[in-house]
Amino acid sequence: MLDAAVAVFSQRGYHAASMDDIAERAGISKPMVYAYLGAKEDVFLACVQREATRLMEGIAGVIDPARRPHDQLCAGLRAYLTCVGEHRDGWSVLYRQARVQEPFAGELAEIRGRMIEAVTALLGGVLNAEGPEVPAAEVSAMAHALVGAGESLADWLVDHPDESPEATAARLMNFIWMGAANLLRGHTWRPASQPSP
Amino acid sequence: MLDAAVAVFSQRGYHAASMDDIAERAGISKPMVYAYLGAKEDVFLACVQREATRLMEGIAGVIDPARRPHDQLCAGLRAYLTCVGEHRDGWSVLYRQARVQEPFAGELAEIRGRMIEAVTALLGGVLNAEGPEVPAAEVSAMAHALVGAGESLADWLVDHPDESPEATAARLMNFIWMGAANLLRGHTWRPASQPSP
Amino acid sequence: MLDAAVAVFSQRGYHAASMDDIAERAGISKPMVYAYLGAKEDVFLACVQREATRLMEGIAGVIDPARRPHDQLCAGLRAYLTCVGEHRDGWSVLYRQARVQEPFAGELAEIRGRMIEAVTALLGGVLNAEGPEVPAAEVSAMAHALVGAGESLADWLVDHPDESPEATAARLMNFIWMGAANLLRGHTWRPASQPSP
Amino acid sequence: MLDAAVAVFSQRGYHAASMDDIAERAGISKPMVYAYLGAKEDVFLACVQREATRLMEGIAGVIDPARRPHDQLCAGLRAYLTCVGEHRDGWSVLYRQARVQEPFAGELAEIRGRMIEAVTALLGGVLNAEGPEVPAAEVSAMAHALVGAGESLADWLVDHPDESPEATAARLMNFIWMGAANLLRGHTWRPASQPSP
DNA sequence: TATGAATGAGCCTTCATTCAT
DNA sequence: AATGAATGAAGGCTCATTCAT
Repeated sequence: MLDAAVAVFSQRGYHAASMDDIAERAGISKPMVYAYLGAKEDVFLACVQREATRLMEGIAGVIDPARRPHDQLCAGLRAYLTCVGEHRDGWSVLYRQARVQEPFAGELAEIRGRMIEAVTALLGGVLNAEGPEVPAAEVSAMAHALVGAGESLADWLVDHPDESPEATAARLMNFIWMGAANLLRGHTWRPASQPSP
Repeated sequence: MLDAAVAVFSQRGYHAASMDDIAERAGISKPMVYAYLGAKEDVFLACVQREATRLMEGIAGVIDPARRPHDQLCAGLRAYLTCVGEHRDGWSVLYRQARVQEPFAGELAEIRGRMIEAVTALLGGVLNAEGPEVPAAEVSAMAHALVGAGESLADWLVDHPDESPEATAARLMNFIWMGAANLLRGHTWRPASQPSP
Repeated sequence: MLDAAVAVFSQRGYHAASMDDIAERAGISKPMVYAYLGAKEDVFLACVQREATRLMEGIAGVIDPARRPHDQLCAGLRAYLTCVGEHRDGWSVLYRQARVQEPFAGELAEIRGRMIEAVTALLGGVLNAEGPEVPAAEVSAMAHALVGAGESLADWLVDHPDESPEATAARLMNFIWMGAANLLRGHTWRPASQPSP
Repeated sequence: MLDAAVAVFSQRGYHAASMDDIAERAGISKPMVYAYLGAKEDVFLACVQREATRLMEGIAGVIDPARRPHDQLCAGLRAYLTCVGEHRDGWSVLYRQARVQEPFAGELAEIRGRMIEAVTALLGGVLNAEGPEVPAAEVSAMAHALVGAGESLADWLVDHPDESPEATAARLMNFIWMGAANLLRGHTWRPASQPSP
């Protein structure tokens, strides 16, 4: 039933989606939707939470705290892009609509905040593993930039079905990590666990 | 009057915003809104176009084609962050709304597309100035990542009023350009025209 | 100015016609319409009355009380069809709209009533000039039929511009008249299957 | 429910009738009207079509193609007047409304056109049964006149409840018919002041 | 005097939500 | 438990009507 709701919200948008549409898509009657999920806001919230959970768990499942932070980051990014690619509708509902649809923006901001926090922690772990301490604000800004870049590439991936999430993740890591300057010099960052594309 | 519309659309969202709200906020009556701006779609479109124009011109004004591509990129990013910071309702919110709200998504996708194209061109100029040719798809993906990072940092800036757009722009350039790896080694990218923060 | 109003009412219909349309068509501004003619109802009423007067005077102008009733009737019918043909818009406003548009139906019913009364009088004059007295109710019904036939032919004329009002009037007189003449002689049409009343 | 709509449209006129009025009159809520009949135009069209069908079937039911044309004509006229008299709101008013109210005028013109065609055919059958051929245009004009006379008498009947539709129909047939009979014999009414065409 | 500018009021239409079955 | 049927409430849009200039 949530699948139907996610699909309808994704195709029509929150307001344009009617409870009739959702019920019809789910193959049940409208009062059942109300009985099981409640009012429209509740339905949307349930969608958001399920998709958020799916995404979070998809990422958490590939994170091995025992590995080096930058490996964790790379694996997480790959999982993120993969998950978004596999659940395009969910991504649409989660990020493209909930973020701008009151009263869900707050909920979404919190979810995104947790994601950024996680990235911040990993990034801090990487940067401070050696060398001089990098200010926390600096690390936080970098995490925001990294998450934004990931979101944008997720969109880009959706329009380029021939690109693999893995390759794209690697490309972003390359870009961010070694720096364009190094790219120019022909250097390439190569993760231990997989070949660069 | 457009200011009122922008404010209401930003706070309530496109659908939740009623023409009454806009008229009341503007201090005029509803028929006047219809007389001056037309139907609701037209009002929203006018808002988006005004903000887009403002942003585009703000950026174009600081781009000097005679300078090196990476200087242009840096200046453009600074202008972008500054402009978005000064008109939070105007751009950041409206922009996200329009991207997911039919029938504006197409218009917005085109605007964003032009932005990404410009970034792609500059990025290509930088990367291919010296060293081996970088594949176009690679450059394009990088441009997408860069634009996404910029958008995300624009949001971040809004929550950190004590940060200057200039410093944030420089930080992003640093991060992207030299690469975190270089940062670790204490290297810092230093633009010719201004100190890094 | 009334011409403009009649034209607009005729083309758009009473409700679909806006005061703006009328003012624009008249080449003046809306407040002037209100100053000279008053509210919308007043404007329409003024149109109706002018057209009614025009039609009535057009008919009255050719009626010579000194002539035989049936000559008067014939001349009146010719004038009626001619006038309607020359002022198609006025006819549209008068008969096709005012009759069904509250609160003008009463006014129109009265005007039409006067017309029918006149026809009834003439018809009575003709029928009772010689032969047995024809009951008043009978005469009144004939007058109604005659007026209805005239209205219908007026519409028909509008769609057949190559027909002359005179020929049409003569045709109707022919059609109607010979029936009445037989009535006078005591002839009665008797259907085979049922008795006449 | 259609009854309520017909009543309201007849009393207030198409534009002045509000969907609220119709719903209230029908004893249901407005959304039900939309659910069952659709938008306002659809409601009106449904009303017109039901009444038109009722009238047409009422007439068709008494027409026996095996009988002589003039018997068919007489029976049809009787049925017409009876039917209209029994459903005053249903036909007379709605009919006149629809004739002048876009976008229904076309539909109505077609219905009326079919009626006139039928009358034309019957009339032609009568007139050409014996004697010289009467020109088609002449017959068509006569049919228009006859239909108009019928419509007018239908109105008259409504205001004279003590008159029976049968008697009125017979009276009109009498009036019209004897004229036609004379036409067949080559008799022509000739006004003193002008030649007949 | 003549008008541009402004508005109050109303109508069509839709949809989230709930009973009665 | 499940649903067809019903509605209250609200929003977009228009237009007759009136001031202030």
